[in-house]
Amino acid sequence: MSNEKLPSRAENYSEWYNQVIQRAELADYAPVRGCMVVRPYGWSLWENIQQALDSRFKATGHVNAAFPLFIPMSFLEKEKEHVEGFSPELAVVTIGGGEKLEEPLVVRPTSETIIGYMYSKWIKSYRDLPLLINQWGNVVRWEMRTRLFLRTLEFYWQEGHTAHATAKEAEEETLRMLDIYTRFAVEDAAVPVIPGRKSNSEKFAGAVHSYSIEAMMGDTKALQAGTSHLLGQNFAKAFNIQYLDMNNELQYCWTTSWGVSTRFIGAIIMTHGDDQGLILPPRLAPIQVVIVPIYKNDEERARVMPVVDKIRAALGSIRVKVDDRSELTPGFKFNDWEMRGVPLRLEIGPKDVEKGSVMAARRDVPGREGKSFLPQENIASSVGALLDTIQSSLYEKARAFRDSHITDVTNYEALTTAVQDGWAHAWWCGSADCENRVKEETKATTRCIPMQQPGGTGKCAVCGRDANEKVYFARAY
RNA sequence: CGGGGUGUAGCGCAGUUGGCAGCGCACCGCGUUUGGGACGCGGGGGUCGGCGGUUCAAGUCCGCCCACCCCGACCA
Repeated sequence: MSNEKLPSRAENYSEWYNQVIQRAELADYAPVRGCMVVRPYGWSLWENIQQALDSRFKATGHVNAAFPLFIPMSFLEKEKEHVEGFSPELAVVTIGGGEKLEEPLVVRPTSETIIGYMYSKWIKSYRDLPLLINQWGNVVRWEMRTRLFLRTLEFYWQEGHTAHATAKEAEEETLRMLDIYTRFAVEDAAVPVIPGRKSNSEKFAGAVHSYSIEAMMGDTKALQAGTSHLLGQNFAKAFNIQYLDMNNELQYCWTTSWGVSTRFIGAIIMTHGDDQGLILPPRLAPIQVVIVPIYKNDEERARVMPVVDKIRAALGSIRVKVDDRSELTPGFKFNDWEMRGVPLRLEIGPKDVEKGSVMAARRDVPGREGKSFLPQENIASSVGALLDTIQSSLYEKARAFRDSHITDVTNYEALTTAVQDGWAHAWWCGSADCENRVKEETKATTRCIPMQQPGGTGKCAVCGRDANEKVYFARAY
């Protein structure tokens, strides 16, 4: 751990991001270019994300399973758009056990194909549907430029794959999962997101429609934080996923897939972090409360520590860490835990022992303003309430920031100005030409066509033709 | 893959005309400290990215290679 201050976000946002991750010990660079090591603190955060999502999946009838890492090359080639989309970024194994392989094996970039193959074996009848399986795992995509969490060659995620009897059910599933992602982002991560549909040029290779949740980072760039795809019958036809309906007629299934990855950790970092470091939402924070004991000598220590132990015990199921490292000063510890984003710090010293109090310092409110004395009585409920307050004020702060950086625009000039430091919300005619013009001239792309539409019609902010949907344009990660 | 840059201790760097490989932080030990990033003293740690060449002598000069970072074309 370095003693030096972080670069400020205003000064160099990407350097701030890289350093926060390393100093907070979320992740480190691996010896292979573009790969990362997720360190215990980062993995613990990921485990909490997994648990929050997994419980929502289970509550909607999904079950977990595990499919292989290796996929025969020929599988990828069965769906035309899919292979075209992914072939530039595949890692391929050509040698196994010292022998050249008969058929190269692809390290999965995503598992639609191999799961489709298995589904064709498992699904015979309408009675087998819907089939609702999720997998937690890792995938590999050989990216050109990489960033910790945001884009690495290998990343961890969950991918849900479902098969349905009708288009309507598949559509409902796609939107149900989009809604689950939205609620996870808002309720668990305190990350405000806009759910919407992707434009044709931004959709998943092989999908009929892709949906995403889009979040605004602290530098106003957009981050796709989760996706849900309606695959139609594309993969069902490529892999013969068929069932007999009630009339004994053979039908193709309708399938979906949806995923959230370790990229979401990047979203949390860049949504909540400040110039002191990370700020983690209480619901997901590996450590919700850190207790720093304060004492000058052994005599004071002997009086303070029993109270520290008592408070820790009283906090019950709240995730608490007592920082009893004797070689460091309290001041150092304050900065250290602020860097790591622990939402609430309790200081307990001789004065608190006398007064029956503890000093509480909110991570989201810097300095004296965020400090208050709490009585030792009923500490669990007052700390619990404070954590809830922090959770909701993090969300409100992020939402206010985002909303103040979204501009409704009606013409091209206003659009190009808006995307310099925020998002543009505009009518769009739906043509790829308009998207391309904006991308070439401003680097901004369409992020999503939000589910929430104003209704009515308007004029495309790029070309002026009739438009019946509004879209967000933004520079994106 | 194109353009630019950097490789010397865990991290950040210095290293003159080619002449004993150093500094700060971190780390280890002892002591004093401790309510917002403590201090003193004493220590440990190196294939100078790799290979080859020039030379009495190479971190330093020459050649080739490799890795990483930044900027562009692709992306959860």
